[in-house]
Amino acid sequence: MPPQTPTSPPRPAVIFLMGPTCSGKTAAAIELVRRLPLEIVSVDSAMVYRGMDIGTAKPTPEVLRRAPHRLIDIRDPSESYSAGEFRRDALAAIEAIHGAGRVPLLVGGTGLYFRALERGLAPLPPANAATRAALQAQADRLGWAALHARLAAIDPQAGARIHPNDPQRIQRALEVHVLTGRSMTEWWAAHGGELPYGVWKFVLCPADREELRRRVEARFHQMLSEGFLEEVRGLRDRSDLHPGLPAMRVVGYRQAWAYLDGRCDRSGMTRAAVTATRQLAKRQLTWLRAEPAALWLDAGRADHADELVRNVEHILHRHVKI
RNA sequence: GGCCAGGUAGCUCAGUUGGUAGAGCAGGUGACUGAAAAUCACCGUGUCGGCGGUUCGAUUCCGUCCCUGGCCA
Repeated sequence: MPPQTPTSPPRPAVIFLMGPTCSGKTAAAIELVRRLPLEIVSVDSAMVYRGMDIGTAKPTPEVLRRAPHRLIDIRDPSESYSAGEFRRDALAAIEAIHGAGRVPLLVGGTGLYFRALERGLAPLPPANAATRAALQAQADRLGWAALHARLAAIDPQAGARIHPNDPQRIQRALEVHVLTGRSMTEWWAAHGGELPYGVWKFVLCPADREELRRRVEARFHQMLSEGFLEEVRGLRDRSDLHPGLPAMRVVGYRQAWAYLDGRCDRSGMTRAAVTATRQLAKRQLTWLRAEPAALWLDAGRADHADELVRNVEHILHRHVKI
């Protein structure tokens, strides 16, 4: 049964397949594109990086040939990516897929990206390295508490909303003000638009939390046996990469880097990486529980892929002739 | 077998001049507007190893037993 009633007349369809790490999203997506006229768009802030393959559980080149994924391997690990760039890229990808007569299947676990795509973003300026460096220098000198106080003076609502211990958001809010002369709260009043598509959402997740934890642990060991440490060693050998980069803060990579630095032993690294992945899954679940009108599928059931195919088939019949 | 040091939250430990205890980590819940696999917030009852004794009151003092290290035989 479809998870929601579309508004009429039917708008072009977009399918969201969401789920925490290790829930089997990729396998399910591959099964969907094998059987239906869909095309995959990745919604994953880590798979955008080239050369970060094993640790992000990226589909293999052979799988990608059969089931192409857009928005994978679009950045070098020295670069950053953002929710705003994702929204722009994803909208372009959706348009191209519709243009080719297929339906976009957005697959991933990055909650902010899904939300930015579906609900839009305020027209804020992108990150500015010089401004961030200046703010960081001030924070080093005065402490983030002082910058939070400044923010509260400029924008009392942001000051109340953003915790004094949250440097990342304090910095961003001040950055927006420095760059534009307007506060974050003012910008939010001009909210970006909703998606002009019929969005159908599925959440794939093991119903049993323990099952998810087991999968996380098993998969990290699998990654190690596939050469994950060699992958990280190669990145670490590059002179232009360092642990502060967004790409190198990705779960698993961060812990492996610390291990290669000699800051922990192998079993400590493994424990830390598995723990960080579980914590990631927990945060992803918080986004997913807040997701309205999504149909949840139990990844622990053997027939979840078939159920997904049946549901998506219904949706396609309503939106396009196949 | 003797001596010494320990046994307190799932783990590592702090503490209580005697009035039944709290940090970090783990775990749980939540937030999330261009770093988001990021960054944060909130959540702490546990026979204080067992059994006796002293005491109005023992996790704390005393005795004894058990367990774990280390050293000596």
